[in-house]
Amino acid sequence: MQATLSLAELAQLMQVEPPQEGPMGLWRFALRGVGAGETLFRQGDRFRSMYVVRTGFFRSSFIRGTTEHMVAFPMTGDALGMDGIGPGVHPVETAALSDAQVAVVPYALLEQMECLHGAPGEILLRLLCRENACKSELVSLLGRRNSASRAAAFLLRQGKRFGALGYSHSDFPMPMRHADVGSYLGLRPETLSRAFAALSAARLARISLKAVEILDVEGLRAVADGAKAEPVARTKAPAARGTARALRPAAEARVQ
Amino acid sequence: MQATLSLAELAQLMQVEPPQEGPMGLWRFALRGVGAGETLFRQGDRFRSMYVVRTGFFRSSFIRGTTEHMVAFPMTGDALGMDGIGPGVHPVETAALSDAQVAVVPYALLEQMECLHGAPGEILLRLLCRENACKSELVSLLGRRNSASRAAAFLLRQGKRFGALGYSHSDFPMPMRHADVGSYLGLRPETLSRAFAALSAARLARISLKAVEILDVEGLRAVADGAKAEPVARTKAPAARGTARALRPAAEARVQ
DNA sequence: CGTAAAATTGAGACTGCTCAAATCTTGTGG
DNA sequence: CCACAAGATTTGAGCAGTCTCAATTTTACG
Repeated sequence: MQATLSLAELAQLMQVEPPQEGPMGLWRFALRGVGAGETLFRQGDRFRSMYVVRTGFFRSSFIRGTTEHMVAFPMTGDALGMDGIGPGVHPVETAALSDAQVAVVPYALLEQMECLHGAPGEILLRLLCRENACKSELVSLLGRRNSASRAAAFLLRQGKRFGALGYSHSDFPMPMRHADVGSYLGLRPETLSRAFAALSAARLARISLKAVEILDVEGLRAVADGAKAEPVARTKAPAARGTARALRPAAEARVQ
Repeated sequence: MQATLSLAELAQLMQVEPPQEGPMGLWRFALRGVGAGETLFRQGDRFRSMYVVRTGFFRSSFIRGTTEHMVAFPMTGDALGMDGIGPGVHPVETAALSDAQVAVVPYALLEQMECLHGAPGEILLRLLCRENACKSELVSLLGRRNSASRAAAFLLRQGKRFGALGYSHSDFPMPMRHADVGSYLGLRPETLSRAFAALSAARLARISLKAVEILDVEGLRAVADGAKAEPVARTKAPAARGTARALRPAAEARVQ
């Protein structure tokens, strides 16, 4: 049972270029187990370490007033807690959705990275860019007009993430509560439930409680881009069938 | 008329720690004028340079399908085009809202920064963190429930930005079209117009076409956090039916 | 097997969107 | 400087989609 990871192993886990040889080739990063439901860090905690998910699923959220807002569902290879680098405290809390394992990257080491040339600093840079891109995607999700679009875009993105890890992009687990997905998408759980039901009815995806099976990527993409999901044409009516989707006009707005 | 900026001047402009002495103390960054309405870079353009706003206002947006989504309103001191670092192309387009001036930071120089120790790389790191924080704020804006909350939060945030530049935090210009602000907040222009009208009616702010005057910061914050704007009723009868709908103490949802 | 939590379903209210018209602003040319 | 045209904003009415609230069903877990 290995209790630490080398920098190279960490880089591999995160799918970034492993750094060339150097004094930090000897660094070892502690592994930490996190039980299902356990909180890794809380909103407002001082930023002491960053983490990289090795196994398991997480949920990251922040609380404003009395309402919780989901902002990410980190999984294998994702960095946790990077938002804390700037402000020095964690602006979000993240908890494990399943038993999980993370590599701990102490802040002190990050500071050393910044002072060293070459790869480690660059790794951090790439991670920040990735984090940025991830947030842009969330903005993109939240910018969508209707619930079905958001739900469809969410499913496609989750599929893409699993695909990037070598798993099926069309058949993957969804360990978070639907209420949390709803919060992530800016939708009430009831609304999300209906949106999922609509996608199922249109035979675009099969959504069970803890897993998703995407049946029609193109159809989902169409819905994500604004088409409306229609509860699949009756078995009889041979009208618009093709990839199993009937679209309604989708009155499109003009640019600007 | 100065046509270039030193690294120290650039750092000052961006309000980051100026780097200590070093070989790049001699670097000069070209200034480029941008006319009102002119586009600095387009969605899909290859990433060649980053920019830092010296004067003027900008709008950054991306287009999905046929609809444009606003993602930022950069102003003095803000970095432009950083999203392109990762993917190598600009995922958004940004255009000037007014005559403006930017400092050009060529990608080649950024690459050199990465290879050098110390300050410049750290500057880039801080900028990325800031960019990240900025996106988180947008997510936070889009996560709000109703139009008045989003509008109020937007006004407060703009005020804060101007305050950080040394201007009034309660009386500042708003050079972008309302339609663009609406797009930024995920609202139709008509809806934003009504939201602004409600805030005005509640005497929380005075919103004219190109400028904003915040009258009641606390009140705005309350609305931003979920309270509903009340059309000033107070003085008279409980039949506060006047200009806008909504009073009600804001039935709050529970966490989770 | 029983209880608690989560998810679904239904009905109705309300917010934001669509469409259309009116008003106001801005920029241009005479 | 004024008139005019194009664009932006506001306002109104009606509609659609999401939210709220409540009841029911399903799932998870001791």
